[in-house]
This record gives sequence, structure tokens and C-alpha cells, in this order.
Amino acid sequence: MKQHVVTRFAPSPTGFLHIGGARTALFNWLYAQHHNGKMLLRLEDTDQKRSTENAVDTIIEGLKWLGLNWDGSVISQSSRSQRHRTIAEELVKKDKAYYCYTTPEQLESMRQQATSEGHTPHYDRYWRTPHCIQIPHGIIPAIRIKAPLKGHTIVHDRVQGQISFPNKDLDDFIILRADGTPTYMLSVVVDDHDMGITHIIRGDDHLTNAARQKIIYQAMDWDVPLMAHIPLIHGTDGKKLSKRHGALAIDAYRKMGYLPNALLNYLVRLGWSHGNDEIISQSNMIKWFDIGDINKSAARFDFMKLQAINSHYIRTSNHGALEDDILAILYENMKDTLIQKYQKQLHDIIPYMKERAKTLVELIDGASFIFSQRPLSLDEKAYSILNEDGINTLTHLFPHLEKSIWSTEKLSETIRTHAKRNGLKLGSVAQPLRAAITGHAISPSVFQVLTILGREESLGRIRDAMTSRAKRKLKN
RNA sequence: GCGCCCAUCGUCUAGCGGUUAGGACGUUGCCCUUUCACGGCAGAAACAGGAGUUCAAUUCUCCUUGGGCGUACCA
Repeated sequence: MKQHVVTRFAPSPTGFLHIGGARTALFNWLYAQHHNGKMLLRLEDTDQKRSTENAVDTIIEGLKWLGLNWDGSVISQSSRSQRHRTIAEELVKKDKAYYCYTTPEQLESMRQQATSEGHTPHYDRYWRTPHCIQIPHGIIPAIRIKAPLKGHTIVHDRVQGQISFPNKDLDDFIILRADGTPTYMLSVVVDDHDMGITHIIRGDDHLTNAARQKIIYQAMDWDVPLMAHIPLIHGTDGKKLSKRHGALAIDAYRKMGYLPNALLNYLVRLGWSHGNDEIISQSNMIKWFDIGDINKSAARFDFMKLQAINSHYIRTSNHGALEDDILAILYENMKDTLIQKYQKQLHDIIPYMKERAKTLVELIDGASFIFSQRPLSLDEKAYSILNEDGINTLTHLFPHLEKSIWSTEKLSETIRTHAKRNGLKLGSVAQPLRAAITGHAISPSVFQVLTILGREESLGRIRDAMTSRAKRKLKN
């Protein structure tokens, strides 16, 4: 019978969910979806000192926003420490682990000495051998695993292949701290086993840990899940991803105006590909995703490409959904009453703005003339367009506009006719008009803008431009 | 230092012994055009270096170089 796939996303709530974590979650989710399996969510909070509730919230909200839903309830690793302790003690009973009375201070000085002498710092395995057990008073021991001394531990990785680690370098790492809490290495293994995880998909910064964890699996005589260590995402400079590069909380991407589907599409192409496909629908992602197609090399985060994909998703997303997303951002930044007053105009302009915006924030920016109050302030280019010539043009055009029927079609006709009669190029009429009604040199079609703004507001703005331009302050 | 991993245009990548080395983002030029976008066309741009293996290497092996990850009573 075919084994049911169970993956997991296991972030540690010591920081927010960033782009790398999101992609790991995405791969786990896709793999589970592809095989009609499950993805579980587990919080690796064994380090209580560094874990925060705020981090938990942002991780969960981030996943929800991305639409990466998990099965069952969220599991907190810390709630399972009793079970971890039991396993640690069982390992001692099985002679696969031992109590270690070396104090952290002693360890630290050993490490310092080793590094200063130029060798690899290692615990000396003093307490591993039974003959040296003369238990010191007043020291609570930690539990260390008895790692094999010789040979190699081989990790079978679906992405990286067969990786062989010399056992002598793996060390007798601690599985239970002196305070009775489990370390990450123990709890991951126990939890993955107990939760029935069949596939571990995670960042390749865990590759060495995979070998250590395999030692625990073997000591417990448990089956090792299939592993897939995916390459990390680096910054533009190839260095570790930092905040400068985009290692921002997922929520920051929402605030910058990226669509979740665009982000997902961008992320799935980092380290994974399906031929030459770039824009990949969610259903195709699920259909096509396979661990075998994951790359081995790290990818660099590229905002330009993200923007390009985002603009595609903005252009092709449906009006209603877009409007909801835009309003959400707007309500975080603008007065409710102002938004409500101009919601109709905003609604009308979206189809024209979504063609030209790379992010929702850019879209809002481009539509902001809707909310502007008379008299408009002009940006530098609009100001220079509305020079003497520009104002002249408007003055001649104005009476025709006043007489025109206020529809996109009729306005277009009026303006084009006017330009033609006066031997003007359409551009030399449209630009001053645009500057006057939007305050910018760039906008959607002036005919659309006039219609959306409405007769009264449009004529008012043009009148302002004709009369009070000189007094108008430059924006920025 | 030691261990492990990685290496195709600037970036993401296709390629899985024989290709004019393909696509996308970005970039350059042109077309479309009321501005900006969109769209269309054209262009520049890569197999890190060196040894092998082979009739034939971007592709397989090794070395060098460069980069990354790990080396905690963090995860």
C-alpha cells in the first residue's frame, strides 16, 4: 500500500516568518498537496528564553495570508518535553546515551583552548566511559548521546544525494540539558517520529543536523523519514539573507503591496522549476511539484523579479479581490471617512491602474489624485507642463469641455476635435489637462480620469490650474 | 581550523555526452501610443579555472578557486 505523505513545517518562534521560512513552508505544503497528504505545523520552542508569543502570531498570520494551510492543530514542542525526557532516559537505559557532569564553564574553556591551538573543538567524551564514573556532588548532569566513534553516518537526501559524515566529527551532542529540558536535536526526532512525519523538507542549514538526528533514530531503532534539504535563499550579494535583502516578515510584503499568490509564484521558482514555466497557477504548482526537481544551489533574492511577477498578478486578478486588498492597505494608512467618500471613484479607477502598477502601494499611489483636495499641489513635472503655453491650451479648451457631454467617449471626441482644429497634437492638450486634473505628468487616460472624477470636480481642478498655478507650492 | 554542500547570461533558471547553449527578470534599440504602463519586434549578455575519461564534454571524475552551511546545555 502506498505510504501516506505527512510533511511538517517546523519554525522556531524566535523570530518572524521570513521569506526563507515561507518557501520551506510552501515546499512542504506543495509536496503534501501533490500527494494528497498532510502538512503539520509545529513550533520549535524548546528554547523558551528566546521564543516569543509575538513571533508565534506573526508566523501563523503569515502562513494564513499566504494560504498555506496546515492540518490539525498547531503543536508546541515545549508541551511535549515530558515525552522527550522519557526518551532521553530510555536512551540512557539502553546504553545509547549517558549522563555528563562536565559543566558549561568547563566546556567553554575546553573550546577556547582547542580553537586557540587550532583544532576542532570537541567534547572529550570523559563521561562516556563507565570507568570514570565518580559522580561529583552538586552537579546536575546533562544527557549526551553516544555517537558512534568510527565510520560514517550516511544521510540519504532526496535533494542532496547520499552525504557521508565522518562520525568522529559528529560529537556526543547533548540531548537533554541539565535543567531537564530537551535540546532541539532530541525533540525534532521524537516529535517527527510521534507525529508520523514521512518527509522532512527543510533548509539545508540542517544538513549536518540530519546526520546527528539519524544517530538518534538509530539508537531508538526508529525509521528515518525521507529527507529533503532545500538550498537556502541568499541576499542579492550572495551573502546570508538580511533585512536589507528581503528577510522581512511576510507581513511586510503585504504592506508593500505584494499579492500572496505572486509571492508564492516567485518563491516556488527559487530552487525549483518546471521547464520554462514562469507564471504557474497554484493548481499547476501542486500538479507539477516534485522534490526531484529541486536545485542544489542557493538562490539570490531578487526584488525586480518579484515585482515583475507581482505586476502580472495584479493585472490579472479580478477587480473585487483587488479592491478588498487595496482597501485593507488604505484603512491602515488613511482616514476612514476619506476612503468612504471616494470609494466609488477608487472602484472605478482600479481597472485602469492595475494595468500599470507593480505593487498595490504603487497602484494606490497612482490613484491618489482621487483623494486630493482642491487646489491640487503639483509635482515638479506637472508644474512645468502647466507653463504659459499649457495654461493657454487649457483656457482654449475649457469652454468646449463645459459644453461637452460628460462621458469618456464624448470627452475624447471633444478633446480630439479641439486639438485637430487648432493644429495641436493630442499630447500637447492631454498633458496640461492631465497635470491639471491629477497634479502629475503620469496617469491613466485623461478621458477616463475626467469621467471618474466627474464634471464638477474636473472643471474645478482645471479652473484652479488656470488661475492659481503660480501660487501653488511644489510638492516635494 | 575541521566537516559537509554548491558553481550555466547581472539575477532566477532549462539542459540530464553531440544544441546556432533555450526561457524569464533586468538591460539596450525600435514599433504601438495622449503620459505611464501593457503589448510586439530586435539586440547585448553565461557554461569559474585546470587536469583527466571519451570519437565527443556545459553535462562524468579529480584538483584549484570562489561562495554557503555546520561545528552550542540555539534552533
